[in-house]
Amino acid sequence: MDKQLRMTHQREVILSELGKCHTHPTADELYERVKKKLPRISLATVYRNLEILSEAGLIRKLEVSGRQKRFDWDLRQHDHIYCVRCHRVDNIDLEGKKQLSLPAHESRGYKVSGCRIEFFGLCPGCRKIQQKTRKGEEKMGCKTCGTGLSDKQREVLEALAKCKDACGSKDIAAATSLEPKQVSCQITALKKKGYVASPARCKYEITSEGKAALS
Amino acid sequence: MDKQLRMTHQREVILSELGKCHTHPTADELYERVKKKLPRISLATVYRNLEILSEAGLIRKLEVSGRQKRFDWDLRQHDHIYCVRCHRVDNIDLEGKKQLSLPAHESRGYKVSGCRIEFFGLCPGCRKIQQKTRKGEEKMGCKTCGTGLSDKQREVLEALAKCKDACGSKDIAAATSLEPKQVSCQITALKKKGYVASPARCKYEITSEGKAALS
DNA sequence: TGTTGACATAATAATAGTTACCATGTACTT
DNA sequence: AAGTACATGGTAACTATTATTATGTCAACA
Ligand SMILES: [Mn+2]
Ligand SMILES: [Mn+2]
Ligand SMILES: [Zn+2]
Ligand SMILES: [Zn+2]
Repeated sequence: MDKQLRMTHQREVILSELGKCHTHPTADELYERVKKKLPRISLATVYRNLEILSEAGLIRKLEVSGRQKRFDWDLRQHDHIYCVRCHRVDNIDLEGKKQLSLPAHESRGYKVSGCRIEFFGLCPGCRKIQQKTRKGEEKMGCKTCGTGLSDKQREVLEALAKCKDACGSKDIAAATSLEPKQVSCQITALKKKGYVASPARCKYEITSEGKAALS
Repeated sequence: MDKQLRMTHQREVILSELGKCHTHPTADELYERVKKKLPRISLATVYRNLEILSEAGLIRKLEVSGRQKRFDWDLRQHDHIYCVRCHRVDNIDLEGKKQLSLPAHESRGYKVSGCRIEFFGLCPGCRKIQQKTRKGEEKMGCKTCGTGLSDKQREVLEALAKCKDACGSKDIAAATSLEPKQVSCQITALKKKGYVASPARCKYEITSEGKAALS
């Protein structure tokens, strides 16, 4: 009845790659690594087996901050620390001194089966970066949200690049065959991405990041 | 420079609904509530404003287990407990007695900005349910994964329903114009859903759940 | 020992949750 | 009042995950 696990080659490789990896990889980080050994493996196979292996107790599936689940080869009791900027996850060992247990009258009627402790902050790498660039705030490297340019955004940005001085949205509208409203809307988006600056009210110019984004 | 927040009607309603709600709703739970007051509001507006309001510090965005982000109107320091079965989230108050702080030599070079504590287990409601149905395990109510039937699954299940006794996949293959391999595959899926049982090796019959699923 | 079917896989479609885009609407500033 | 900043609704696109299914592999039994 207690079905035993069939140890396929794929499973062996997944396990061994996870074991080599001390970074709590996500499913697709692991997929990228496994693919080097087994180029024909499917992403679904990785997901399926991570699920099966964690249910079998050979690995642990972590619930950590961020959207993606992460996997841990280390089965010992330990906690984690999470970088809010690059989403890296490291181990933390509280040395048993804090085995938080919840007094029954505090548990709100729950049958408590465990407790998860997670510290968060900036990892060493991200601390350095943060010190250098005091302006980009925490937006930059984290997601695709900033980098791309839509067609309209590119059109407006190219028009701005051609201007010698800061200019108003009317000028851009004339140069691009877009409605002034549309231009205003695009400029707002471009400002958010840091590609456009406003040296004076209603005057805009392309930033060096903006020029870089065009090429 | 510190841009002030424009308090639109939509934002007021979102805030007040969140305030009335002590259940740490997800974005779309909140959307359903807000829609009763503002039927024309867009889901995107709810998401956008939850993000903005939490960045402004008027509400808190929670990182809890499960896929969805949740929102909390209570800004005081407190922790949470999570039901692994129905995903409900309740408040826990550790009364400051555990302000876990990480000794510097343990922080792995991180600049720690906080700590999140989350208990998990079964909420009172789910404890009762679990006691009654000792067989469905924890699979049942949680996601859509079990309920539906694909065309092929339905075809096989209907053929099984017509059989008086348990029968082999060959018989089904004959009755359905499907290849035996395909039948075997569908039966596996149907067994996983609990719609088919196997009284003897290589013999299958439809379960009462299976009959219910057909109608 | 050849069949059969349990279990796995690769490829891909489907889904859930969230975010991006943009035309249009509303409200500040001067 | 004009002109811009900010906000919204509708929808497309995206990311992470799960489901489906044809096909492959192998162990157990007839
Ligand atoms: Mn770990
Ligand atoms: Mn709370
Ligand atoms: Zn980092
Ligand atoms: Zn529950």
